Amino acid sequence: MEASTSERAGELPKQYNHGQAQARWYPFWVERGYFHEDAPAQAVASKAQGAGEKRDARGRAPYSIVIPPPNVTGALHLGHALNNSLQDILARWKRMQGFNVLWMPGTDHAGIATQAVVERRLFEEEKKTRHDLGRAKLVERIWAWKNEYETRILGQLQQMGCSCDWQRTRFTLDEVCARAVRETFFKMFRDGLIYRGQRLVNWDSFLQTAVSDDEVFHETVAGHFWHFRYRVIDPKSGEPDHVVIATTRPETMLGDTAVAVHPNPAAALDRAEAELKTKLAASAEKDAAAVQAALDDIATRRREVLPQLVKFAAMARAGRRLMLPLLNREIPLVADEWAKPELGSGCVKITPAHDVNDYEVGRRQNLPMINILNPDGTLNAQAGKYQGLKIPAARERVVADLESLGLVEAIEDREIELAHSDRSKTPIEPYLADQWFIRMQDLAQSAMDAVSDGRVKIIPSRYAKGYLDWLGEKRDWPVSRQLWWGHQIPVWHKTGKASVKESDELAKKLPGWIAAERAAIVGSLADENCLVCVRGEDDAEVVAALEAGGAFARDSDVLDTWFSSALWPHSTLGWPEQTDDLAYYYPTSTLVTSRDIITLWVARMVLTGLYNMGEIPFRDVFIHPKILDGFGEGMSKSKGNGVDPLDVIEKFGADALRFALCHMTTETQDVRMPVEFECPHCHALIEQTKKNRVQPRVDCKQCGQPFATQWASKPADTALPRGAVTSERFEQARNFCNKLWNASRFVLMNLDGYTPGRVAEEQLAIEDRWLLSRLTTVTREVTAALEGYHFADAARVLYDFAWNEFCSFYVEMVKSRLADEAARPTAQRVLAHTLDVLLRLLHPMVPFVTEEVWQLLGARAAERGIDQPAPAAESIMIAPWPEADGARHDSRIESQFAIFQQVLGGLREIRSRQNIPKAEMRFAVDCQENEAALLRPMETYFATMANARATDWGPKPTLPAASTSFRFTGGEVHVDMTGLVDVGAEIARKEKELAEKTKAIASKEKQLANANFVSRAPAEVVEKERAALAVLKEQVESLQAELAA
RNA sequence: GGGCGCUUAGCUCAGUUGGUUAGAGCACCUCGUUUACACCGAGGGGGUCGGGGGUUCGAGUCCCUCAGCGCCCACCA
Repeated sequence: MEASTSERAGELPKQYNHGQAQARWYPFWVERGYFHEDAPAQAVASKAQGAGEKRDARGRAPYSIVIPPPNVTGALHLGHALNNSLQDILARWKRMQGFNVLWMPGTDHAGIATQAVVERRLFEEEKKTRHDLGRAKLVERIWAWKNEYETRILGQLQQMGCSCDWQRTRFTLDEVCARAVRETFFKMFRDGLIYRGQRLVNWDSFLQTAVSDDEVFHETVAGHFWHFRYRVIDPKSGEPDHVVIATTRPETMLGDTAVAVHPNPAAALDRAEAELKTKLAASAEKDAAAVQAALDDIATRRREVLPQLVKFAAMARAGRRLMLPLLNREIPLVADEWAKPELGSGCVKITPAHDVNDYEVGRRQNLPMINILNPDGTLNAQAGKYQGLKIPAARERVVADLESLGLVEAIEDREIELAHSDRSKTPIEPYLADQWFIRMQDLAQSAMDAVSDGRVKIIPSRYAKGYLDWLGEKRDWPVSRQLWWGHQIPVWHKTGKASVKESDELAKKLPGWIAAERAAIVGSLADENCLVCVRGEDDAEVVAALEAGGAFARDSDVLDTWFSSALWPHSTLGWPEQTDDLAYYYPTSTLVTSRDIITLWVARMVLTGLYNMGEIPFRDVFIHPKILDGFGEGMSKSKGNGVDPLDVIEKFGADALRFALCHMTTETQDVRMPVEFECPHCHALIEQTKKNRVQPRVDCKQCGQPFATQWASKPADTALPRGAVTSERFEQARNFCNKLWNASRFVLMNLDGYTPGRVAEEQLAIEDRWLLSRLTTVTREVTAALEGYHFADAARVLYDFAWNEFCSFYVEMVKSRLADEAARPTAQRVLAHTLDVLLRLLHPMVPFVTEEVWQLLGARAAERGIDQPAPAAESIMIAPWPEADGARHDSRIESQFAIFQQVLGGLREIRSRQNIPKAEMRFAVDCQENEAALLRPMETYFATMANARATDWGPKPTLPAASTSFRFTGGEVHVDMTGLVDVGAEIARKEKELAEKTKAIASKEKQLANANFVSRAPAEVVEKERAALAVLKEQVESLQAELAA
């Protein structure tokens, strides 16, 4: 005999098994191809197109998202989990809404970061540098690394339930992206937007590459401020015989090519003083002292330093020269406004090749630029006898030598903000080098316009300011990196090695290729600095001709990683080919990302999108919060506070991970998440501290046994079981998923004999109408919240509805009706319908549990509509998004129901307060006939939900002999306390209540006595207050009466 | 130095265009295993909304100011 529905449902586990559901449904979705959509052929699309909107053959509009490609540097952390959960929520929601959805997945090669990781490991494990290995071998190793981490990253996304179109997975270094990079570079080169120039760059001497400003962080270190004397050559009488300069980097003096003094030090001092005075007037008390001190300093300088400076300025004009010590090189004293009379000695050494500001001075004053560094951070031949030393050693020697020459005037201790490379964590040296740049003037402007005029909308809008400010500087973008991992720059340099014959050959062919746009040239072949850019990666003919006889050689640099990720929205869709995908899915709909890459990535996508496509890359940019640990610090593996999403999924389930993250995604706040170790032995949670989070092993506070952390490296530690890092903050979501599961179990257990069909209006009980009214409101609110990217609101509305309204009230009430043959069919239909809508609303956030239940509902999925049958779908993923049925909204029913809730709550409170756990309570309700009519049908529910029985209701009811009472909107409930009451407790409680209400009355009376309030506040507000006061007064009266009795 | 954000219950956070007894989850206390769920149910205690000033009939909400925290950008020989 076949088991009934309820019997089968009863066999379902009492706890939702997330592991099983995940293993079951993810492959199901993938096999059914739900994650994949095709763009319509352009011919079809244009035919289906109406009113300028893109439609596919089924009339669906596109909705597309490109994933912010995670770096293949390492595994994903919680920040990625948040980022991708939100994208998946949008993708699933839009899919259900009937869009043709594309979520484009992929990963980023992350040039510097990945090469740095692999190089570091190479050195740690084999004590080899990249030069020991060679370019090809190193790149091979990085590919192996990439393959390992890409697999891991994509696996993590899949575990999270992400509905990416995996068939399209891209990598920023794959052939599709490479073609787009190549084409973009060629176009920019041809259009004169790319140039090569000597610039001062941030040099990472560990990685031996330039890094951009964005890859530099500043750190305060203890340093010194050295004051040196440079001798004046042939001073005239009355002129000082030396100048004093100060520096925090003594070794750079070897590259000095001038000393500068302000051309008009008195005026500069006046200006500085005036500025400080303005500031003093405006500054708060606590800052005033510092400003005053600066002013005093200026006064002192005016007396003690200014006369000297005036002389130096005159000497500079007279062309006086100085002797640079140690190297004994003559350098000029120049007048330049960069020298600030209010700082240091008032004179400043100029090292154009190793300081950003000095570089500018050098250009203004036409000074030689002497580079004293080798790429590896040692000093070169320009440093004379210091050649070959590393910077710290050179610094010591320079100081010692100057000291022995008696040229050190003073040494101060000083804190220095030292620039470090974000990648290698080593100090940055400003360094003069040949680099490639992109001219930003016009490109930046186009990207600014797109946001200013609203074509691209940044949400929340406050982030637009940073974007506009950054682009507004229009600083040229340095795009070359001296790395081996990345897109190699497709430019060939003239070497000067060519034979006449080969040069002639090339000279004959090249103009044709240039005309055919197979190549572009800067300068002419005859020029020494001729550069040729080759368009096609596989244009072997052009390359062979260029390289014949070694006439030209390819630039060895690679492009900044952001160059390829800047193309991501169109490169992944096939550009420069005019694909169907590109025509249909571009511009993409929404970009979901984190605020720290608004400039680096978002801005550059906008400008390359406009440049290549003539069209913005996305309409909305949603900036989500950052995930911080309990100390307010960002999570990272290097800090040891990182949480692996897989650990959370293992313990709480993917749905809980997603729901919790969604629930925490508010507009203004970052997500602060205290994290704990979980003991693998006894599962106790051990709070993570700044101390224990960096230890290789931790002892459990509860069971005392040790476990390993991510830092375990010694065999003794790695042999221990690993303690996962998670957070209690996922418990609420896990519990919610379980609640949903059990509510579903309940429904399934009670669908025996279920018959689909419409429910006639008159069959609906008050609670049915209440629930359906609430459901329609919830549907509307959730949809609106998602439209506005208010993820937390959407989650909260569903949580409250599912738990408090559906479970705590409706399910409890429906139990008795399910036992009643007559009432059962309607109850079943409302139950099934509500569960169905609730599941669909929740699916984008918690896809696994909703699919699991959906499938269990099975065939009954066909017709569980209350008003009309819900369409059957083989998966909830492709079921339609619920639409709010406005006709079901009934505010009158909702307020009526609130009265029932008040009475029930009052009864329960008395039971609890009076400590009467078992006995039946009896009560009478004193109210108007209206309220009585409402409450009478609820009689059963007072019995089942509060074990209370009404003895009478209506106007002037028979009251119990000994009673306690409470008021509700529209009446008063008298509870029979015969033999039950704990008099002392009751009196104490009533007295407290009386005090509170009396206070409230006083405040309201005062307010209503205020003529201004009555005349100026809106009438309905005043009315509301009057009504509230009346209720309070009645309540106080009855309290007083009771207490008197 | 410039910009942005934050400060609400022990902890982590909500709080719509200002509307008057400020909410949730966790933690805590009391009671409870009635057949959806102890990852549960019922109830409770707990907050002068960082300090001060102002606007307003009315301020957690708007303005000014002070203090503290965080982030981003730019920098000092």
